[in-house]
Amino acid sequence: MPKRDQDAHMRNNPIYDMLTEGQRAMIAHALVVEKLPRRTRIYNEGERVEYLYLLVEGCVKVFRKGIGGNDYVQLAMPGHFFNIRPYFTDGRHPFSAETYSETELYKIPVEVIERILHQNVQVCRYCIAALAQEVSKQEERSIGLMQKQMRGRLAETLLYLAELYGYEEDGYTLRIQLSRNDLASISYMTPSNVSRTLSAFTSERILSLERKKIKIMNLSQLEHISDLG
Amino acid sequence: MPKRDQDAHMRNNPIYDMLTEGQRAMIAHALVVEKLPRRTRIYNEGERVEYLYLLVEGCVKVFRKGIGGNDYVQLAMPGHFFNIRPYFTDGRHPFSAETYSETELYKIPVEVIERILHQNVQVCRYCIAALAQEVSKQEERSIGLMQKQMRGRLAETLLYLAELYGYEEDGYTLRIQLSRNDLASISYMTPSNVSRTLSAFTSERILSLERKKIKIMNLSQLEHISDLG
DNA sequence: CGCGGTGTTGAGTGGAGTCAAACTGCGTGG
DNA sequence: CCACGCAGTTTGACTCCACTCAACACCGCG
Repeated sequence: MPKRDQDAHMRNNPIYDMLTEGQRAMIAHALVVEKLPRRTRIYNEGERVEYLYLLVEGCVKVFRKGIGGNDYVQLAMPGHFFNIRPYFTDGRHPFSAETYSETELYKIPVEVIERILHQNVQVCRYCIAALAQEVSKQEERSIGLMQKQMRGRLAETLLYLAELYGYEEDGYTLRIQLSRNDLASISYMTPSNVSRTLSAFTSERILSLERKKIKIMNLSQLEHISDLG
Repeated sequence: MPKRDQDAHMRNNPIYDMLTEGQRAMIAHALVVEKLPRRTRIYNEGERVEYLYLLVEGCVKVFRKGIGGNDYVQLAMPGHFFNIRPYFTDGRHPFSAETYSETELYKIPVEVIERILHQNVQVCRYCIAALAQEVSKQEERSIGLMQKQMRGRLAETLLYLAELYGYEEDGYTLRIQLSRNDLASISYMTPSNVSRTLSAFTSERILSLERKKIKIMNLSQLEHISDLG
């Protein structure tokens, strides 16, 4: 990959402006660019955190098996570092991560991050803000999940996917295509019930389905279902 | 309150060691000590964040009404700042807070915090670690809540209360005494089901109840129920 | 003594999980 | 090219967990 593109992506990153020339050079030198095919493991639950990962292009799923085989699944946000929290706690990954589609990532070794954090208060402040927002999102989601029932939870998930990955050119079809299983894990449902509920939504003219492609026909109605519970 | 005791509590706080003499003086000067009776509102949902609060003694409940009148309830941890996250996000309280029992707090104006964060990388690092741990706890709890059923959730809550506030002198009775209603909110249950499940636990010789006093008779069994789901 | 808030328990209902059967699309190999 | 098998999806029937509603008991308080 040409050097120019790397710089472009780094410049888009909000941290970039806070860095000194020396710090930028340090990152440019240590940065590893990786292009991965779909369904490739990036790291495993329990391993030490060696890099921070920035999702440039594609989709990464962060997950763990829970009680009774129920998976817990999160999706990484394009343009952001994902799953940075364990670096700041015990230094071990509590989840595994793998690519869902063809994906490009930047890897930065933690030692470099460490040195920069030590030097640069602004970057520290940025991390604080980022983590605070993560707490906030976690909390809101947790509250939402617990007090909504299936329809509301699935609606919330669909809106979340739209926010994260956006739509195809038609402006209605979700760009990301998940299996029913992953939709179920994210929404804390069973695959059966995801299927049932999606069917219900289509017969209510809220969605239209074509295999894994989901088209949102009536956005306001979907938001209504999500808000209502 | 005598100055000596204040110093003692501040010295126990992990941040204290990271501060310069000047910064310590700044805090000592701005610090407000407050003793509040039970059931006193500290701040309301939506208000601007003006202080960071350190819970010295007693119990503080942080809460919000959710969809359909279901409350969401958290408890503050003695010896720690509580609910600091909104200061780092939008600067408004997403929840209300009130004392549950007779309580003593320290209030530090946010401007003072701001100035110190700007000067002191170590304190920044401390905040990062604190927030990272908060994300972690939130996440684990969210996962646990969703995949456990009632018995497991209530067991988890009881263990959580034990961890937070400890036991009375007998070593078995939980020091904190919550209403069935608050137990329900924390565990995402209805008061009816809290009552039922507590009864079930006593008839299984896991707990013994006397009004609001809860005595844990068989800790390992309770942990087993919590872990199992 | 009566009242209100809180806790307990029961009966009935409905939402969500489980299990299983049919159907689909897809890749593989004969 | 077709046959086969597999994995994922859809749908139905059944079961069970948890919520609702209501009646009753309990304690504290005026």
